[in-house]
Amino acid sequence: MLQNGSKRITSIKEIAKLAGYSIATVSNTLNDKGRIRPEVRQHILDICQKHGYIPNSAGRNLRRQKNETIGLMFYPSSSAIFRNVYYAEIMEALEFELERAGYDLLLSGHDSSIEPNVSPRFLRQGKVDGIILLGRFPRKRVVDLNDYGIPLIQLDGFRELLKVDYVTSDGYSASEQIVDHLVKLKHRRIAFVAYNHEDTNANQREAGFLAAVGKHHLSFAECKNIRDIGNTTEAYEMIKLMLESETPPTAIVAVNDTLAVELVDLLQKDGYSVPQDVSVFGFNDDADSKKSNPQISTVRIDKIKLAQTGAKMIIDRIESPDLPHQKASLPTELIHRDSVAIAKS
Amino acid sequence: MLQNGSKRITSIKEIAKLAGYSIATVSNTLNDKGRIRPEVRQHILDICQKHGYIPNSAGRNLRRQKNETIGLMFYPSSSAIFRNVYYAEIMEALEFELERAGYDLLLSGHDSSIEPNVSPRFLRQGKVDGIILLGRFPRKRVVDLNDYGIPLIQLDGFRELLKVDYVTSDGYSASEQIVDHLVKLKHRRIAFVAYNHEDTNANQREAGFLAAVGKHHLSFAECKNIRDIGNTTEAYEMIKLMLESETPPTAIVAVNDTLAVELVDLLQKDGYSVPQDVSVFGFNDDADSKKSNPQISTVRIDKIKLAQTGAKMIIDRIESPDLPHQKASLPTELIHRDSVAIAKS
DNA sequence: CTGAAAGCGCTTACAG
DNA sequence: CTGAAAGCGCTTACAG
Repeated sequence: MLQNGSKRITSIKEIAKLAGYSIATVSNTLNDKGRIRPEVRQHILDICQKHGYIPNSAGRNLRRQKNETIGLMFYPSSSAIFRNVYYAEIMEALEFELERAGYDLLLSGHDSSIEPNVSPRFLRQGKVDGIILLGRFPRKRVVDLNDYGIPLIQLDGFRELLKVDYVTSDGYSASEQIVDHLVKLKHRRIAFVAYNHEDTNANQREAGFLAAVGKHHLSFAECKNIRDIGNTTEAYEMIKLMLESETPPTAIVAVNDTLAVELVDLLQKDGYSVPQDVSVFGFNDDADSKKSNPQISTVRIDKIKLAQTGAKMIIDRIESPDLPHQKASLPTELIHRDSVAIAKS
Repeated sequence: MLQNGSKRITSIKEIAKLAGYSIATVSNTLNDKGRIRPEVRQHILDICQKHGYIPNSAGRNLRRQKNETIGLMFYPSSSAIFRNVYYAEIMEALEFELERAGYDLLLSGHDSSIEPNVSPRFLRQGKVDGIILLGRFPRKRVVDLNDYGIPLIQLDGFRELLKVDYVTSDGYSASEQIVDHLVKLKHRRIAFVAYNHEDTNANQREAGFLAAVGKHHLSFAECKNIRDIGNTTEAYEMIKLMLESETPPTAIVAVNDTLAVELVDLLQKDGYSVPQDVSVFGFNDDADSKKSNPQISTVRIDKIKLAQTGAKMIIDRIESPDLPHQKASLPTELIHRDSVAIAKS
């Protein structure tokens, strides 16, 4: 804490002069390096304290050739993270892990939907040692950013054929397990719903769904796969059409809990009962899924593990740029709640 | 974009050598400074592009004596921002403004509830030019951080008697207006509910409420002021006691929309109708308040203005550390929705 | 219009 | 256990 009156000292040189030791000794003291006599150490620390000395990070970074900073990108803009409950836990665990490893997290106001071909300034200015791409990203964007040559990973998203580390969850198996479960509950007409975003996680969930439909010899004509909707209202319009058809679905698998919760809400407003009329399964185990009435059956993703793995990956990549690429797909767990019941006969 | 095969060039010196010009000319080209012949400029730019040159920010920062980075703190930890819908819009506008001004936003995994006396590492390491304290902070924390002497502002929070710039919303007047409105609707028994956090915004809202109760000659005995609850369940227990008393409140003013929405939910589960049995007013105009059923009457805060003002304040403070302290309290607007009706007679 | 040179504050390998 | 010195990559005032 800076004492009243004294002017802040901003360089190690002045501290050294005041303390009567060399800048090397001050530096070593501050970084707990080398062998310093305890009383010298304390003397130097006192002086630093007294004059509110904060080391200049640029000097340190320049010399050490690293920033100890990792850039975080989210598509289309980092501010969108704040609108998404799902990422709260991931961000929490991510910050914790990076903090432990000595890294801070840099956000940028860059908006990819406005400037799709411009990279965020913190990249162009070399302020970060590496980048985490959180969530879904268009392929081109991942390619372009990766071409920069800066360490980069995808967290909760992936591009199988690119040379990019990633960690995501195994949505394929999760979808399979959901369908297995629904089939056990006598469901034969199951619909899958996801947004028309370019989203490899959604693709995986869809693929697992389709594979399971095939495996159980369900009718593909009766198990609709809705992937061309831009918002929940559009999704619901499609579902309503299906529900009013000759062969209505008895269960709906939504690509995430937000969609599931909103669909349940719309269904109820329209007079349908969940799960009596139709069962609904979600994904992600968001806070919302538990607040909903009925509580939504969903897929739990170990978000802490996801973040820990991602943190380790980006740090490994920064420290060893030539490491073989790491790809991880974490197992998931079905959470059974009240939005799923035996199929209406 | 780095071309295949060529090794990335990491210093302006090598670029200069390759281009056949001095580092001064390369630097000026990259920063659009001085007068460079257009063909020289293009030549240098081409070389940079070809070799994927990214300037070293530490070199630049060291020379220019600034980081172009602002630290963001949230209490008790920055990851908690992600749990709070209210801050989504503020963060969005804040990032936009800071980006425009050339600053990035640095987050830290620091957790004040675990280490209340330790400042975040980005501060100790001198990585930021200034700090934004977003939302409520304990007085001691503000004092300690401010004593560091680094430029600092409070955004959506304040400490009147400290020498700290701030911008917040005028919750005092908002509460007054709410009570004015409720009184017009014949309410005479109104309760105010807020958490027992150390939160100056909540204090202002409470003070405005109490002042208005006095102004309208309502009974302080019948207009309860609940400030000692730690969570919504506790709040509801108090409210239920009141509702079952001889003089039940006909309206409740909740310190924010999250609390309002949760209270409405609990009231309904207990068989009360909102607003028929009791009216509920919230604060902040969060997304939640509109999704609730009934939609919650609330107080709109111009979050974009809030963020813009905050961004300007911290930048002003960084550029002119000796500026007189700026204090702003933005006007608010009552939003009338369906959770408020004429008092039950 | 272009360049030579100083110097920002730090860490570290090395000498003693 | 301590210090002198080099050098990280950049911007800028100045000279020409």
